Amino acid sequence: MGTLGELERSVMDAIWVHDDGLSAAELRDVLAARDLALTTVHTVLTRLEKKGFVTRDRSIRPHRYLAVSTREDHVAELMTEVLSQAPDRQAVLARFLGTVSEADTKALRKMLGRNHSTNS
Amino acid sequence: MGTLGELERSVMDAIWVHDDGLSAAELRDVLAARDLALTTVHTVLTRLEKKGFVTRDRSIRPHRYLAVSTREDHVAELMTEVLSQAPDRQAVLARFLGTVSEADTKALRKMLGRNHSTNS
DNA sequence: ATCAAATTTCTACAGCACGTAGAATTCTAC
DNA sequence: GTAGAATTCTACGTGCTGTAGAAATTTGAT
Repeated sequence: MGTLGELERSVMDAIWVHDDGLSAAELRDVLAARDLALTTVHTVLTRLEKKGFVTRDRSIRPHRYLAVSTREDHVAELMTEVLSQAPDRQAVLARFLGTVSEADTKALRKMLGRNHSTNS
Repeated sequence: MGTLGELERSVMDAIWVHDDGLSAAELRDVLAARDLALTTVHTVLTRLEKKGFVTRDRSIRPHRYLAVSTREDHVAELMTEVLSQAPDRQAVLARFLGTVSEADTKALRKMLGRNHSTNS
């Protein structure tokens, strides 16, 4: 999966919190702190589109940009991808659980529930 | 955390499976498929050292390079880092569990055991 | 139909990380 | 002390990213 640069990530962050999409100009305003030229925002958006992170609605005049997947899905996918980098997945998961907060493990227990699974 | 390039990752992979460390020349042999110059291996090793991925034993003559942390710890750390990219950690964890294999969830259940935790 | 303003696309460039390695220097065993 | 081995220094091409001006296109108003 293509990785994101600093500005690209900022743009995605903005897009992710606006489920209804944003125009380039709106994006520039959201990122006002960086004081970017509008064309810069356009370039980044075009690249994000090419990378498959956003789609653009070309049917309306300031085009609107929408995230292809939610941030949660994206991050979850990244986690899976990272996990696959090691041959011993379970060893990694064990270490991972060790570094995660109590709240997280608690949530995981709940999610994994005592349901399904054909074990014992 | 510094990320790894393609060659850097290959080198780390080789170092990770050799707990006793490797010399630059041994590394070059392990990576024979790429037919690299010895100095290239040296450069990469120096960069990996600077990035904190390997230490080198300078007390012996072909220096030996050792991984600073295990691959499992490294990958687990990456997972934690990735997870932190989203504000709603639990939503990410839920999605993550959804994409993971049955074997993985099974292992996770076992690891999370029905012990500790002050809930219900 | 025409034109100006808004919008989008094209082209460009500098900086940095990485793959790659030759040249120069430093060790060490004789 | 010298040759051969090993390490360090320096360098360069390439691709990605941040950045944006210039050019082209579209559209609303007249």
